[in-house]
Amino acid sequence: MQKALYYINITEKNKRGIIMNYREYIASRLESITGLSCEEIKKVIEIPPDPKMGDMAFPCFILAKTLKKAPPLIANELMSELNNDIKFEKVQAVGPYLNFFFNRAEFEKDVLTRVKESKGSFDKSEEGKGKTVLVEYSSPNIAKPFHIGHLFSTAIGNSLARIYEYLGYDVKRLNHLGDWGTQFGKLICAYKRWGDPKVIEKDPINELLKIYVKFHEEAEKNPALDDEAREYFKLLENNDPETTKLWQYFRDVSLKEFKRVYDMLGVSFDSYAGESFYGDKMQEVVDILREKNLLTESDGAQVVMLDDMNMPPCIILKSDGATIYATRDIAAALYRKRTYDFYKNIYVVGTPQALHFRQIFEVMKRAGWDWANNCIHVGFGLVKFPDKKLSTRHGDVVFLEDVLNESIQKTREKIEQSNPDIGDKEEVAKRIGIGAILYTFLKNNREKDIVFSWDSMLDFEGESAPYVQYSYARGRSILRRCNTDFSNPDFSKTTSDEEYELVKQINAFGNAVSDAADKNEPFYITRYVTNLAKCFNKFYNTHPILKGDVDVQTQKARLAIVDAATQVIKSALYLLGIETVESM
RNA sequence: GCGCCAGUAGCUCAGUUGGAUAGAGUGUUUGGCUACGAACCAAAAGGUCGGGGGUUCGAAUCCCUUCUGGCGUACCA
Repeated sequence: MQKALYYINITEKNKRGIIMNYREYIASRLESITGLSCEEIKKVIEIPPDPKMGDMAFPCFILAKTLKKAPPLIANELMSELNNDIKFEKVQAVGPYLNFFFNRAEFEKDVLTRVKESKGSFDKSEEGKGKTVLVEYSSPNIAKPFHIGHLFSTAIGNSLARIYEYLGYDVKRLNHLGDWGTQFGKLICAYKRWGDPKVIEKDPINELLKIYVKFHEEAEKNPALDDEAREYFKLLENNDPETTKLWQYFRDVSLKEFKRVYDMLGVSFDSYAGESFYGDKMQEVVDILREKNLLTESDGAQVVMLDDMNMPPCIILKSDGATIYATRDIAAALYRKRTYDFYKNIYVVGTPQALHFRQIFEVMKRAGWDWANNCIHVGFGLVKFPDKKLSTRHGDVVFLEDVLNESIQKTREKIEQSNPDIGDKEEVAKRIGIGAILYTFLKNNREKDIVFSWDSMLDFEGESAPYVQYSYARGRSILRRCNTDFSNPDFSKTTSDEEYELVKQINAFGNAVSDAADKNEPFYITRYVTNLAKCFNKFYNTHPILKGDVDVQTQKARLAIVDAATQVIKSALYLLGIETVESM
């Protein structure tokens, strides 16, 4: 029994998940029996929909033609060939499928040993060593509130950054601040007219928002205001000292407020180079595009025509000669390539801007920059209200900070009623409250819209961060109470369905991380860790560890399982930007 | 009009190199705390996978068509 795995050669490359080794092994056995190639077999081997059917299955359809036999018959014949293999508990033919059942104790030993040896970084990889991945995310506008919609980009970007880091990439977090554009002309205009420095000093973002909203109301009645705003922006562009000073002030107070929210979320950046940073880097882009003969004049503007790609033209210079966001984004991409020599350049920006990115990436390709192919737009849906869309211009915003505080407050109340004696309630409430909000933004396909609702946002039951955090806390509680040394357990007594399924789920972590990175989709991890917690809770409810009369060997093995499960839950939550608590 | 995305249980959503009986959570009904932590577990009920056609041994998944919704459609970002 102990030797069952000996002839499986675990190579350095193949270390990730013993499942891979089983696949390899099954393929090599079937290769010699069926004459199919190893690669062909590996491709069709699958995980059965129900664990009761086995751990892996080989569908026999592909052999039907060559052997001229019905698949169920083939499955039966293969079964008799393989049934004495020591590596499997059993091999079973069910209809056209050949189902393999692993040796559970061996499997558990392998997985849990690997978790333990990883010391908190299970399945961490070095595949990205020496490669830089840029993640642009969050990117709020200066002098405007950090609202609930910004959390989408912030949560996804932060998670992706951590995921790529876990895979060994050198990650640079970029906050492309919206700190330039005609909107600042409007703001300065509003400030000159209605701004009271003393009032604004006290609560800058809110007061600036007020006058910004007022500007739009007044401008509807009096269009001359818009012209005035354009004048102010022109002054800003020409480095007029007074206007620039004002702008700098707006930027400073805004960043200060943003950073407060980022601290709450545990989010950080390597660069805050926003739109203003690229002001002097756009002329070169215009020159390059002109030199490569890509610019065409159209309605007075300089554009790159993209009709052959079925896209509207990409405007590089407006008819008044001014640059536009496309120019800025192209300049930024070029700057980033030169500065970071990125392997991937990821933009976490809403799906409504999908066309914009397709356009500028295409323009960059036409400029001869093949690295444009490594620029990726990672889109996400809208945060909506049941009845309307968020609009800063009309002042109907939900501040992210308010949402976070509300959630923390609710957690506080919950702790007070269910577990009032724990230490550091504030920190615990913060981690759980914020985790719950982050989870709701990371639990589904990122392109799906989210309809804002306090009820669902503050629902701490079922699929939620608190559910996962709770599982973790229960596991840690057991480990805290026990005095047993479980360093060298024997898993022959922990082969029940619940125990085995939990270990299988632990083992699947690496796949979840790779999937999340491949698709730039954090929700693969969210789903994974929720399943892991579910498996843990089921195990927890069916198998006593410290209570009752559990024999020492069984207890040690179960403790080892708890230890590994909590460790992997923590790692997975970390990749989502969600923290754990020891008790809650 | 054109482009992109979506339509799966009452609600919110998983489920693509085509495979076994379409799955969770929530809500509803019900059972389990003198506790290794009930923010938990267990059970029941709930489905023409928007409609129609096609491809094949087999389709939620691929193709065509149609309906509905969202977003985007050159000088805002």
